[in-house]
Amino acid sequence: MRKPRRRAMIVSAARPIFAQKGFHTTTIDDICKACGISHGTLYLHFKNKDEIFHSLMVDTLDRIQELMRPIGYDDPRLSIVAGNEFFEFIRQRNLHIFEVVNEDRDLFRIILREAPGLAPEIDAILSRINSVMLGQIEAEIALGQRLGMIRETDARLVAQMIMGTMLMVILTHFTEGEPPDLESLAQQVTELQFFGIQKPSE
Amino acid sequence: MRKPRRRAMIVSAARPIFAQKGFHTTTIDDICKACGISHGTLYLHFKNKDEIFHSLMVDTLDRIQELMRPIGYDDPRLSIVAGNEFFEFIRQRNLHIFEVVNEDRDLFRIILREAPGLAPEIDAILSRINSVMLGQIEAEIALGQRLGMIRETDARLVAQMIMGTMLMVILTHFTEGEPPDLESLAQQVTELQFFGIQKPSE
Amino acid sequence: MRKPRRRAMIVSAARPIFAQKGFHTTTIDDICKACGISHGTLYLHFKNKDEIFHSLMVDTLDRIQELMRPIGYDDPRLSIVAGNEFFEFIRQRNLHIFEVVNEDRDLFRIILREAPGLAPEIDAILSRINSVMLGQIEAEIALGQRLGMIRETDARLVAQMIMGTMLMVILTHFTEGEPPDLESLAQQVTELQFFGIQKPSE
Amino acid sequence: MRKPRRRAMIVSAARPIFAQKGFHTTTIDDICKACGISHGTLYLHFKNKDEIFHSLMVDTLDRIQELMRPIGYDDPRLSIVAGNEFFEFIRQRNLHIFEVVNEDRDLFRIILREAPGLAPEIDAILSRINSVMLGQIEAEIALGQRLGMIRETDARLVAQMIMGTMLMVILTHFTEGEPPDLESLAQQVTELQFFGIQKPSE
DNA sequence: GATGAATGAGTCTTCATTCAT
DNA sequence: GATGAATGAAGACTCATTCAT
Repeated sequence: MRKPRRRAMIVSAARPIFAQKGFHTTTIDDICKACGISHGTLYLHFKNKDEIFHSLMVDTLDRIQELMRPIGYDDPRLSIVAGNEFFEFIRQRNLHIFEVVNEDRDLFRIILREAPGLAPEIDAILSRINSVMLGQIEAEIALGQRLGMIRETDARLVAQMIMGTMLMVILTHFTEGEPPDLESLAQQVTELQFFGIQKPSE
Repeated sequence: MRKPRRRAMIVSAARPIFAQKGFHTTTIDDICKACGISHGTLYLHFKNKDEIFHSLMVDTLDRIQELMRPIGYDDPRLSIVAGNEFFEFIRQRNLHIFEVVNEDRDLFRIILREAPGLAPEIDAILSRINSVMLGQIEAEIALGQRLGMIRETDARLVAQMIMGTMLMVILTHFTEGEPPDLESLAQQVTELQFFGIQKPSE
Repeated sequence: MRKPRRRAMIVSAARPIFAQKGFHTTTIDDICKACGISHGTLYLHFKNKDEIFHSLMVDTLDRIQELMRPIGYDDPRLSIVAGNEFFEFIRQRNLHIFEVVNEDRDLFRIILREAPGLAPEIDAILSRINSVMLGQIEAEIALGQRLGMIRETDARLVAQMIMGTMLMVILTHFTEGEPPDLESLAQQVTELQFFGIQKPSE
Repeated sequence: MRKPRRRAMIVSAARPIFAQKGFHTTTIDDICKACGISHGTLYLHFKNKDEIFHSLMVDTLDRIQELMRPIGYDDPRLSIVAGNEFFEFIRQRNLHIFEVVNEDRDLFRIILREAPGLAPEIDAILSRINSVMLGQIEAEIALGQRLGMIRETDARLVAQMIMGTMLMVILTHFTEGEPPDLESLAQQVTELQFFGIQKPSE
């Protein structure tokens, strides 16, 4: 089999195992068995165990970057925003995140559960993932502020809080048990992000 | 040295090591060296490595339970709430959480970073921590709803989101880098929890 | 080296060590050094120390089953028996046992010296060895009784006594010191089994 | 507590533990707990673990020597023997052995199951036990030969066989399960020792 | 006499990694 | 490219023995 395909195949096989058992508990043998290859073959494609995990993390970063792709000025979504429908824009974004996470459950389980402190390179990726997500949320917050839709507070802090909100909901709803109706979940989450917990004055 | 003191001493020594290196990477020898005791002595007080970690988790649960102690009917805080100052009540609570977490950084790093999947007993504690925190937040939300201060949505979901908010802020501000001014942090976080990101209509 | 050969090689190397030092005193390292392999290699072939010993015991059971193989109706030995020469038959059997034990001294030393109580699986094999040996002796006694050669007493008890006789002779003659002339030993033992210690009335 | 009494008490407590678990599996802690004393106290009375076991073996040797006490010329039993009742004499001896063994089951379990190869001193005791038993049986055989009651064969070999017979019966009847009627057991065993398995010619 | 906390050498076992075939 | 047997360093855990109190 061609080198790149083998590599990709091994990473795919490793993903759910790392997700379920964690980095340290997963053995090279686990991965080899899942791939149906021998130890020797695995080391033909990866320098060591860390590199497999690193490769997984790079893939993850790619997916998240895709997921969080910033809005260009020619993006049709922007007109929606300009059209005073910032709420709808955020709702769509949230729904999209929920959908993607729902498809890649194990991938996110890895990030959420076990990642920091393994190796400097992996830590670097994790902090890039973090900053990619936070950065994009922050940019959107800033956009909202420019559009006069979002209150004028520390955009970074707001971004952190929103991301925390998302992660927690993801963690409890997606990684354990069955996911609920994504549409209504996105609706509720967005409402709370937008209007807070306070009862609207009638 | 007396048995209970030794036990406590070992757990204290183990805490920052587990926090920094994680469960699997921490060796018994690391802990022994930190305590200045031999392997044999450690095993005089703990059945195995898991039990040390478990002990740490139990301590953590205790602290969190203390931190999240529900409000009794004779609690002075209740009068504040009744006095229509629910915002202030939540702000105080948030500030309190920030203060406690600030003191026990490494402890919370452990929970947030590495814990699930180690052993059934540890998982049990983690889920108890989770439910203690979520449960209390949920109860306070429900109280706010009865008092007419909080909007009528799924209290569980709101609790998850608030907890996510808190965790994310804690994770980024306390476990890495220097903590900011707690007072103003609590203020900002509470405002966003309360009023959302939306710009208030003037 | 191929897997099955390695396994066999390890068991062969372990046999005399277990026989001489006993199960608990024998270390994995002893066996590895005797084989000229590393610890890792040993554990490639055996789950743990118990399994090596267990394997040894299974071999032993096989040999003993072979040694004690029952007489089929077409067995030439049977005609000897029918030809009223039961004494000769037993003598041959005893001689055969002595010869086999003489070849596998260390193997029998293990069974006689140390085995019960190590692990349930090993106990199971030991009791199978016991019942295989006792059962076959008992069957031969019963045959002798049907042929009118053997007195009518509890066949089980007689079998136990005969086996005890054999074991004691084996234990003292073969496992320690040099074996004597097997032919004459078999003759004397059989005489005593047959006629007892009583002086024959002339 | 006085030194000698403490020592005796510890040995008594250790006996059934060694009998059941074997030498290596029995820990100092097991013995301490059974005695209700601390480790330090135990080492006040014994140099090490071997010495406890050694002490046990010495006790055992004493009991066996008592059991096997030779018949002096003024012994009333001798007249019975002289009075042509050698069979009855052996039967009584066998019965006596069965009775004693029945009382000290665990002690004999130790000798039979695990003892050789522990330490030179313990091996020495074991071989003394062996020779005491064998020697006395041999002496009685020789006596029987002088009295014209016993066939003229190698007395040592006969003694070994008789001892093997006894050990096997003891091993299967006493150390496992419930003992049968001692009287009838002694009768059967003696008959077989005396007359062999051969059917008496009518 | 008695205690029991402390020791540390010694064992079993695991697993990432290599290399001759 | 592929194999899988072999490695060996490293880690968890045990337990006979000592000694300050």
